[in-house]
Amino acid sequence: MNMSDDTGGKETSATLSAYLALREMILTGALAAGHKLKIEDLRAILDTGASPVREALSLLTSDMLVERLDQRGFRAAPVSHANFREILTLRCTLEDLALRQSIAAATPAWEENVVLAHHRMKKAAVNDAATFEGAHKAFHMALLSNSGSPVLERYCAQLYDLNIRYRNLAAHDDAYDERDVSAEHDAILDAAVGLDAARACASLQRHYRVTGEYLSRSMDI
Amino acid sequence: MNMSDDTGGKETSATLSAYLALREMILTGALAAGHKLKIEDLRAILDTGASPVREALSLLTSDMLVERLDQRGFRAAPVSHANFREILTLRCTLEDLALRQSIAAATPAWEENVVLAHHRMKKAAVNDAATFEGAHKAFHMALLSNSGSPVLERYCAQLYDLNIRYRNLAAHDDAYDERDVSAEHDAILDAAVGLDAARACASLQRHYRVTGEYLSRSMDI
DNA sequence: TATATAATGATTATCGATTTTTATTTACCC
DNA sequence: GGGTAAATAAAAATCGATAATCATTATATA
Repeated sequence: MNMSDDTGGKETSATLSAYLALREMILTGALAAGHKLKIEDLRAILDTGASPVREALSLLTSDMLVERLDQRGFRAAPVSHANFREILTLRCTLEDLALRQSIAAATPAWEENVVLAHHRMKKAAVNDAATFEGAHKAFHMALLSNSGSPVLERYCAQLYDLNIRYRNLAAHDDAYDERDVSAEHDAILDAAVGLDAARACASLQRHYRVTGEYLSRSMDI
Repeated sequence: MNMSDDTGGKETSATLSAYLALREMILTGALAAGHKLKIEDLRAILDTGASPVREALSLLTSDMLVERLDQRGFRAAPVSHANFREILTLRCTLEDLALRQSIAAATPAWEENVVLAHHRMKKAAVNDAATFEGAHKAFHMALLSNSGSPVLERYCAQLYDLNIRYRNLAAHDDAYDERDVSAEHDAILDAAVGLDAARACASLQRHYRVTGEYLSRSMDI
């Protein structure tokens, strides 16, 4: 984790720090897919003990970002086109389900949260590129947050992160994203707060599939 | 783990032993839901070190069987009727999807595996009650094993285990299970190897919902 | 020269002890 | 007596060192 400026930073356990740092490094590709994760190396990089590193790696197993080889340590989960397609397909199915449930159980509080998350995301897009990624995830999760199924939401969040990993693997081409992605988000928001499940889900899926097509082509694996 | 007789038992890491043992204890209820899991206690019970215990608990987090409270240790994941219903619903949806995909991509090898798993389950039901549980899971997983989506299968396996936990929470009443459960399995098998996705999925869902209804009533929480 | 076997080095897994944090009790003041 | 704060006890988290395991290289043998 870049706790470079930890002025005002919350005190937290070494394990959690290591977890967040390693997670970030795998998602961004700083730790390459399939790469062996040697305890000693990570311990040196993160400047912590072996125990927190091991425990962090164990936790990352939950997220399918790290694989554990029984007596042979850990490695960053491999990537493949097949895996990418699988993630995309599953995501479409599960988020569709979660969004339908969220809309079916809609409450004013949920609608307001969605609107808020959308607003923050748009703001971050122009002001603060560094936080856009987080705001984008927050928006998508807000859409699903009323599904009444924590496990389903957990799966969606997991798949979201796995997808992010592939996005970071694709050659970056901001022009493409920025343009119609914003319109797609607007369409999803509009349909969602209008409680039009069919249109919201259609928009969401199109959003994912279009992005997926793009990523699949420009991915360098 | 009860490696009481480890004659011929495979040598394995202390972490894996602890993982399997704790998992079993949580699924069977030997470690009650919501119960605090003190490292020292578990270390004594399993007769191993604190490190393997901690790591095993971290791994069990993946399975949603253990919760991690940041600086406050671990506890067995709580149970509730709401959670049970959620598991049941999700399971129906995800296994339906996986089974359809498995059937759509059916191969002779897959069909044979399903038949085999079914046979072994029936055999275990009369001969060897101790291994029935494992054989039952193997049968259900065999049905889904051709879905082409490892992540989906992983989720199904996870949900299966969570459901088992609730089954163990229900007052045991063999008479009920044994009777028509076997017929239900036969129906699923028949439809699956006949590549009749609609019928197979309908049978599977009915199987789950009927059992779910029963469990929901006889569960003592 | 190819294959099996033994020695070496690297790395993981585990232990035992220490430090840090949280929970509980006790004492104190208003 | 009720509530707050210090002191104590319990537990978790972490460290440093050791033991067990795996990978690699060198050596012997057919």
